[in-house]
Amino acid sequence: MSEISITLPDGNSRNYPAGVTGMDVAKDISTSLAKKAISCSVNGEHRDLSRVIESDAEFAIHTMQDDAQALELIRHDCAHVMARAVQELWPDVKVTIGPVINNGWYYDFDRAEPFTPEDLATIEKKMREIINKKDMVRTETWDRARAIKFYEDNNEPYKVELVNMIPEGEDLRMYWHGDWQDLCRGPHLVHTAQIPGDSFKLMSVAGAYWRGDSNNAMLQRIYGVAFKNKNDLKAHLHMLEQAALRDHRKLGREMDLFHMQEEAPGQVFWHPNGWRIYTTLQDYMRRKQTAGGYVEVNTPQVVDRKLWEASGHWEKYQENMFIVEVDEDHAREKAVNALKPMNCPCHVQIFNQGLKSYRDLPLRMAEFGSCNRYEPSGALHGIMRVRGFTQDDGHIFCSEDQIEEETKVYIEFLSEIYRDLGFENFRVKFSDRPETRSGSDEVWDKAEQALLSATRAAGIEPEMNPGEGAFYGPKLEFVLTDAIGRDWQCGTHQVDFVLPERLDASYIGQDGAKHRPVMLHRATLGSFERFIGILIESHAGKLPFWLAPRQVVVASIVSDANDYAQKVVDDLRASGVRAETDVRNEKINYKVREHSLAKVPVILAVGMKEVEQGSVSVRRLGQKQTSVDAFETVKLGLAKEAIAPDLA
RNA sequence: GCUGCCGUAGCUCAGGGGUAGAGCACUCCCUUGGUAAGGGAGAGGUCGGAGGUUCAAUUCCUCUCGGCAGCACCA
Repeated sequence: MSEISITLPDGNSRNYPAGVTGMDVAKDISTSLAKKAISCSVNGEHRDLSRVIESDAEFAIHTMQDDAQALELIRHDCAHVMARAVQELWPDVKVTIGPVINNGWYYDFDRAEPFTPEDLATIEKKMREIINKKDMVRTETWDRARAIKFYEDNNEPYKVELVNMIPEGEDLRMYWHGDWQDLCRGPHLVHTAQIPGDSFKLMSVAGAYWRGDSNNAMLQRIYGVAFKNKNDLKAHLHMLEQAALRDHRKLGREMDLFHMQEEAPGQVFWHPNGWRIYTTLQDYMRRKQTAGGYVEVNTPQVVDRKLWEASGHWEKYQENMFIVEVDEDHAREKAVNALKPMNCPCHVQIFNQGLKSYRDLPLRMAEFGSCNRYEPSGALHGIMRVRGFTQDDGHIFCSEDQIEEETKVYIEFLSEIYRDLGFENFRVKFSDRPETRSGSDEVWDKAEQALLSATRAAGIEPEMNPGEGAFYGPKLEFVLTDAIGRDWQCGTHQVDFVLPERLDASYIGQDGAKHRPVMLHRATLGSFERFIGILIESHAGKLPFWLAPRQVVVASIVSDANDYAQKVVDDLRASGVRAETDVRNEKINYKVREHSLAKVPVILAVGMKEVEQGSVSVRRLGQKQTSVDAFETVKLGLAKEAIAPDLA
């Protein structure tokens, strides 16, 4: 047997016979290390300690101190232990897959009966029993035929399918946690008792399609979270509770911003407070767009199907469109229309009016375009995913040569706006060509390169989203995150080669001939609805002063100060501050509590002292201390604070 | 759209085969109080909708609408 050289992280090497296991090496280094060891890295690959090492390698032992590895193993072993628990409790349940995800894991099961919350408690208990058995984790490499036979004999059809999906020639690894066995890539812990029994929790059960395909059977997915210790678990559960308090649906009600109701699912009834946020944001965007060289337009809501047929929406998007058929009694001629789900075809209609010259390009056309999409009922979510919404939409008509420059300009435009709105960090996803697409590979090459280099020129390294582009062109997505960590696409920037062709847009080039423009679809906020939802959640309702619907409440302490309170409010309003009085027959404690809960940024309390000296007592949201200052000074300060960041 | 769960007063929720309850909010009265709930009284509900079972349904069953979580979708 030949010798191999194992190089440890401290740079020292040791020689071992080929076929030594990670655990052998750990024991050789020290017995106490071997006891603590949970896994190892071999040439950077995370592996089981029980796996043999065949050739020279860079080698490191991992213990519970190594967070990344420890958490991956704990969560992965939890998945296996949970699947084992489920099959011990209900032997007829079929197992499928169970990967590690953020904060935990899930495992998908096929079972006729639904899992109940009580079942989750039972499973958790069973998991703790299994952990306490301290079963060693064993692994073997099998060939396909043996694995298929095994799973066929055990009536595990999903596993058979999984084995068949694994490419020919790749090792099949089998893991045992005690008697229970699963096909798995690994790695795993040394024994199950390395899972901290008090640091995991089963969270929920929900449906999930087998292999993520809605044509397949619906399985039951159990989600769990797991950490290294009880405190981390508690901290995580606490974080979830805090996040729930930031939910825009809850805050929207509490702050009286909007409501939704059964008669208009997926559509927003904006209340005065919410609409003030909306219009403030819209005014801001209009100024930014004007400054950014856009011309603003407005286009029809209800458009004949002929246009949608021409644009391709009728064929590709009809399921998501509200179709409007006009009754013959009411119309001279029966017409089939659709509410516009997007603004782009209408914008091309405007572009197509009159003859365009290359000198007109790039033409940046913007619309606060109200769209209606018949979104699947299960997709609706508060005001973040709705059926009626308004995009800060825009289409840039340009030549192919201008794509890169226009993209650069746009990323700068968007970054400035996101910064103003408090989003210093946002993620950019880049989606390239999908399998079914229009346009030649040469054009795609060019467009993808243009987007990528423009993004990198802005100092942003995009996340790759291979094959996820639209059929008509590649795209950039600008992603923000909600209170509980769900990603939402807000901004978008997409290249489109197809629509100008379909709707026959053209311009006269320098050469005097007709050319096809390229369209760049872009939206910065995405939709006002979604963006305001994100804004509410990211600020936990405490919007920056300039966006706050009610900026100041002037609360009287005694009724003799009511007239003064009104005068203060009138003055503030004249200075451009959104102020209201609260002269109700309530104590100041009551008023302070109520307006603080309503997240009003500034409360000005006025009593007889303030009346006499022309002052106000200033209390800022979230601060306990107050200060009494001359009203004129306070007014100037607040008036300045109320100015939008682009005007400041 | 799919799977599961949920739908009782404006809000948060309790209840449960014999036609409903709490706290907060609301209205009125008392109280003029100095920075996160002063006191009292009152009003408020065809228990999401439609069928069915039953002497009797808000409660049990079916369907339907809406919401929530996840999946799928997201031009």
